[in-house]
Amino acid sequence: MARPPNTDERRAQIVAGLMRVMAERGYERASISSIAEAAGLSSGLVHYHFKSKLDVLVALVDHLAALLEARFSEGISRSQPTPQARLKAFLEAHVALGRGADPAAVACWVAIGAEAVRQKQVQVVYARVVERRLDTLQALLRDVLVEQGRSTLLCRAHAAALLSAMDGMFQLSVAVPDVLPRGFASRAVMDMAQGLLVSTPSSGREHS
Amino acid sequence: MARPPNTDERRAQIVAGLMRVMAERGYERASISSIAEAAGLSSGLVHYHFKSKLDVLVALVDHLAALLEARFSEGISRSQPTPQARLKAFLEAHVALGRGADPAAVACWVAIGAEAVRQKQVQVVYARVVERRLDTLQALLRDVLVEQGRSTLLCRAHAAALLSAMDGMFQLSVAVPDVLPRGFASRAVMDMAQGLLVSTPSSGREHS
Amino acid sequence: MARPPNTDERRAQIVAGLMRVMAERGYERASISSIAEAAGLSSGLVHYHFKSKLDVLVALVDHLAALLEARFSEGISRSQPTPQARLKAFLEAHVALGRGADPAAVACWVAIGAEAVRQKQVQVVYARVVERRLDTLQALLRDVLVEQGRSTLLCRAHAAALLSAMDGMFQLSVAVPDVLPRGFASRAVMDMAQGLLVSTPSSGREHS
Amino acid sequence: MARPPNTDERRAQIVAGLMRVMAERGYERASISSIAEAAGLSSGLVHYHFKSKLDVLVALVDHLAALLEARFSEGISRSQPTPQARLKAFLEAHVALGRGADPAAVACWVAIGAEAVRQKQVQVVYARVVERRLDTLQALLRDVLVEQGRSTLLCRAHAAALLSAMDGMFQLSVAVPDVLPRGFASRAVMDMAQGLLVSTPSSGREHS
DNA sequence: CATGAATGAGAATTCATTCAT
DNA sequence: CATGAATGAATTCTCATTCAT
Repeated sequence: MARPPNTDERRAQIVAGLMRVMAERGYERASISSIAEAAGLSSGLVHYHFKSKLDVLVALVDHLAALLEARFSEGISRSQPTPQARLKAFLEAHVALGRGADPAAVACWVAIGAEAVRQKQVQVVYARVVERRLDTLQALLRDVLVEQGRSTLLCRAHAAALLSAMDGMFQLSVAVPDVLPRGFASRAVMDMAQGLLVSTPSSGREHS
Repeated sequence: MARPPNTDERRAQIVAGLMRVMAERGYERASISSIAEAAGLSSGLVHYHFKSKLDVLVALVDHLAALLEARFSEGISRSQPTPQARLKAFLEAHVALGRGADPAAVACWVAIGAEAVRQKQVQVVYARVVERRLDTLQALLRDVLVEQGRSTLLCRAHAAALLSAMDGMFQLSVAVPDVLPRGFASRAVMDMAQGLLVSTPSSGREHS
Repeated sequence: MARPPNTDERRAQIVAGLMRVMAERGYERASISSIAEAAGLSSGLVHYHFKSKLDVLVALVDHLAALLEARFSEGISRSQPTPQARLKAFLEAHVALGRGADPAAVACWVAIGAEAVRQKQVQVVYARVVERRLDTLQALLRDVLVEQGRSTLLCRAHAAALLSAMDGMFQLSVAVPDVLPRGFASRAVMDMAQGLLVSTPSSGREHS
Repeated sequence: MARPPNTDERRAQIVAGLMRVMAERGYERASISSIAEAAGLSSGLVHYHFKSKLDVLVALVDHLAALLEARFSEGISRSQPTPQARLKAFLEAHVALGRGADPAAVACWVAIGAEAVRQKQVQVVYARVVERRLDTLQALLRDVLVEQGRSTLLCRAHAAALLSAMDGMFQLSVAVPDVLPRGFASRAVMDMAQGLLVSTPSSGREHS
């Protein structure tokens, strides 16, 4: 007789509301009532489902992380199973966010990166996502390096560099889209990855 | 008889105050009174010397732009006059900001990038700086490409990619410093640049 | 289940608060917190129910306009149905505001007139009210003139003159009550109206 | 050797500055620095020559009073010396302010009237001016009434009514110029004056 | 669960006034 | 006399959060 709880749905609505508002105003200027309005809900409800505004942001980070995750794994799984192809698929999937994808999601992701600098709680979840992407990318790079008989010593550094590059592309494409050449990202990322790979010396074992 | 103007000093003080506060709180949370406090001034004085808080931010962007500019040109002029060396010097000078340099300046720069997404006025000055850096980097890349007999068609794209990478490194190093491997940036940037260069086909002229 | 809206009451309370404060301090010096205090509410609530302080003023103008309207129409309907009597009733009702009536309302009306000079939004609503009163007065004058076989060409000018006179009386009675003779207004207005009427030439039709 | 004091000149400049600014912003929004700017002086100088902002306003009232005075007396002296003609000249000179004259002066006068409602000090000087005009007008009316053998009992009331009318015309012409018929004031005032005069019974003495 | 009123603590900004030079 | 920097209080407005209904 009791209504089935719709908490999950409501939370998702609210998170979506924050995403929309935050994409165009940033976190600080995304007021609770504007979030509620964007979600089609009353403002009081936001605090019923979330302890605080920061909590909504954390939930949004989780949500976006899942989105990214889904996107990447999809990209990878669809590709041929050679290490090179998998790496390429991963990078493409990433960079594609800047192209097709949800521009709001990208704008939010950039805003979250900025927020992570100051908000401890955001930093924690953001760091977790970054770490995860780093791990994935590192593993892909390692596979390629191993196949090419190269040292894997630097592959975390390489992963960090590529990730930085891609996030930097997001940031600039959102902040100053008119200044950048159209569609430069995709090819450039691949070339930069190649540069990192070929600069890696062959592993000691290979010599034997 | 009249009191001598000291506006320039005061403005500089206030801008420095914003830089300090903004580095650890971001723009929105840098209240006028916190800026004034950091500058050792009364809050009313901030609005005596600046029309608005946004105006202080714009002044800060200008200030940081000059800092960056100085840094880069210094790096370039000190280096050997081969194109490769000049490019290297430029990239090193950039990345070095993440290392030695003023950490507050880097944190501010990242925050400004985030602010540029929403504040038109900030975007304008930020875009100007980005464009300038892009031009410089493009010119350096072009020299190298020309020397190597390669096409210069993509050199703006390459410049954009490298700039994105470096700004992304700033961003991540500020947001999640513990997740990244130490000192990965310097070498990775060089390798990525190399990757971009070698991927460039030789120019038509070379064939003649 | 939901909390019932009480916006209308609150808005009315706030408008009443502004009226009280404004009557003795004017608009500029009627601070939001003084309005809230006069209304027995918290200051934040004022901005919950009104977008801005100016909005409260506009609401007050509407409120006073309705008050005036009610007063005039009441005065007219109660009177005998001869044109002369109706005109007299209208003028009396107007001038009576300066006597009995709500002195706060008169003081506010004067302040609003002053505010209308600079605030576009106030001017718009104020002009609407003035126009309405002008129309009513003009119609009344016309009836009298027609009955007397006089030209109606100037009756808008006459209406404007009488309205000016009455508003001027309000203004002076509020600003310098001690300088004016007591109760001069009522009779003088009638005499002035008479002067305007008798100065009007007979209409062409009368000649036929 | 000492410079001749230029206090009077400076004070006049500052008062003129207030007049200009106040005409379009009102008193409250006429900041000291805007007044100084309009006067082409530094803001500090205002407080050197005036104790407070209110003091400047009082000086402005005096200034405008003198202007009005000059205008009226000029109008009267130029006219034929019949009482009727003198009265007409006075009224014309007054109403002309709304036409030719300095629109800023009229706007200021209206603003001063509004300010007189709340500021004791302004009220005092404003009342003085009103009283003076009232006296003059009363005397003119009396002359006409005496000549016509009418009672002079009501002539202060008549003066008050005509003054109210004229100030009301100023107020409305400044606040809602578009709503009023063009140039209605001049003739209407004369007609209203006539209405007041003819309504006055003949004096007892005449009967003898 | 849901609504939306209510609070109160800041936030940016303005400004009369003072004062060092 | 004159300048313009400096102060600090006051003002409008925003907003996360709480809570009565």
